[in-house]
Amino acid sequence: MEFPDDCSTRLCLGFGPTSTGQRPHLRAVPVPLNRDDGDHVLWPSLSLGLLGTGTYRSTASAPDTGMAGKQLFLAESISMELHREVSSIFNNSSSCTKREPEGDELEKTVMVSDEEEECGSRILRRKKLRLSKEQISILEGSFKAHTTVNPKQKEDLARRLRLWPRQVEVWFQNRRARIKSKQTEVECEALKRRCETLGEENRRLQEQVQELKLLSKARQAVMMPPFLAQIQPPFTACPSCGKSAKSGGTFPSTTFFASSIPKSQLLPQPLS
DNA sequence: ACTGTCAAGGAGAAGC
DNA sequence: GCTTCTCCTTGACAGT
Repeated sequence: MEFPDDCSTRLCLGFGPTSTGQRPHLRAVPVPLNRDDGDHVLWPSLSLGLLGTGTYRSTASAPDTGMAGKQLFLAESISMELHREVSSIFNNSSSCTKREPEGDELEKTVMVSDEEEECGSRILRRKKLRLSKEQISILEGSFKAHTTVNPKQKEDLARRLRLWPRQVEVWFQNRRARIKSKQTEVECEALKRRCETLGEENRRLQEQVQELKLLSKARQAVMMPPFLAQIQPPFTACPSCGKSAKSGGTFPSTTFFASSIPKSQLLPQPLS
């Protein structure tokens, strides 16, 4: 069984019965082919070799050795664990993305095509991990209790969900980000509604101002004698205060006259 | 083809 | 210096 070259090392981690059938090294522990048969054994061995040299036969294409399914499964499990450990070492210094294969994906993940696994030659294809409903529900449950995870909880969850601790961490980070994003969305909607309300209020007040202006003008017209309204300003500045008249404006200005009108008459009256 | 979703990468900040 | 966080971005994939 060979594992993919995840990190462009061009090296391959292999696990399985040796192709020669010989004891690979002195510390190797034999796996009996049959529970009661101590004479016929396989010599499982872990080795590092060049990619594609086929140090070990894939279990998928291996001839029927008679090895019990249970034993084969055990061997595969151990090998996957080893692969996981070794990969984690490489992944810490690599941008290659790996995921923990789950259940029936084990073989599929191990047997990925050369193109997909060859990150060394820049044919990188990040595998999209889709968490299962069960995994999500467990994560959600944990998130409800605490929106952050401490290292211990992370490890526990990772083990329980058969994920990498890093994946659990990332899920929590993204989950918090989604909550924040949703909150921002809600706040944005609230601000929009407030803006609309204020706009409406502003429009209503503008109308009120226009009405008051018209009312004020009408009152001034009543109080100002018609002959005065026709007088052209003989000067551009007030002789007493020295203030100049605004361009286009008339003098005596309305404020000039207004100053001589009792304040009570100038104040706007409530609209009927 | 386009768009939305979401796991993951990376930079930078904070806390220890 | 390490870990963990936030923020922003990227890329795979599914739905339309």
